[in-house]
Amino acid sequence: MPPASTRPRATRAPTADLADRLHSAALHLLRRLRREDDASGLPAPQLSALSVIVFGGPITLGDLARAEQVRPPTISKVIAILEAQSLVEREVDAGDRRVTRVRATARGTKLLHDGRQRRVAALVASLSALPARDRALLARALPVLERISGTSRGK
Amino acid sequence: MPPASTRPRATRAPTADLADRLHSAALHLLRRLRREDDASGLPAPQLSALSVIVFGGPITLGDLARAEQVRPPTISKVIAILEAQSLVEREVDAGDRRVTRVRATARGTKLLHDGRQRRVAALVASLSALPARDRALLARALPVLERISGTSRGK
DNA sequence: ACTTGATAGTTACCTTAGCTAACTAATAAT
DNA sequence: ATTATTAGTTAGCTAAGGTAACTATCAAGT
Repeated sequence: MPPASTRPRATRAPTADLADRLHSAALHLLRRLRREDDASGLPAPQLSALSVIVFGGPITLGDLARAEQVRPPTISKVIAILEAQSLVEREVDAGDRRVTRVRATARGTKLLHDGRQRRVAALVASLSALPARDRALLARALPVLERISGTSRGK
Repeated sequence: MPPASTRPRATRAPTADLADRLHSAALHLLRRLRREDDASGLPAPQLSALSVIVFGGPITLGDLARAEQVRPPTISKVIAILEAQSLVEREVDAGDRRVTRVRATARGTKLLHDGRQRRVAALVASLSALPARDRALLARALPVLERISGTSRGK
């Protein structure tokens, strides 16, 4: 009894097949790497928000809510918790005092960076087990992957 | 002050660089595709559990908890909600009556499949915008990606 | 100078998601 | 039989999500 994902791929449009498998691979990859996050001591939503703050510089709460695909009250609470742990700090805009920006503290930056390193280290281990030729192939395909994933590196 | 992800890549080990960027690309890709899930009407944790059930066949609650990287009581509640919506159903093991297996109903399967199609459709749109040569490159690298992501297709 | 309206966040309140600890029920071991 | 182990659930907590309603600030109009 074959699982759904093993059904005739050849009968589908090649691009649909590529999309489906790429999606699946990304899901499985992150699911595996996520295990490393336990060591951070932070729940996933806090870690995710902190990540956007660290890499996205000072950011308004509204923009952060949009980035996290979450409603404003949700972000308010997450930020309150991060702030209470001195991982981020708020800063009221001088020109428009309605807007609040949030930035990572040194502690927050370090915590996130360490966690990211753990994830990356786990991935490095997997990559190291590959034949060099496969790594080279991945490296060549990476820029394409970055383009479709919207990994804005130049903005 | 450059963002962390823009720091000198060339000075790092190539594999570490590859891992970091691959991780980042996967994160951004899924973050984008996740927006399509709103249409399903189910929260992310329920959708994720349902996905494992649909593709992983009848599965015990314990195995499901492990797959979702969550504690047993959490799964109990998620399943209770899915069951109340007739998206999954339980089945007590005949030989060992302690174990409960859960399988997707037709409704659950359809709901998940439709949602997955929305995600894949969004990805197809991105892929279609690429030059054919880039798609071909991705397709060639895909098996490698599937290997490191642990996308078990043969088990 | 006041309304009026729009915008950024927060508060209140509810449900769901996650945890640990303690429990029930069934099986396995001695 | 008794004891220990295993699968799930229940109880009770905190965090994460939502909507609705609120405060505070700013932007226009008159």
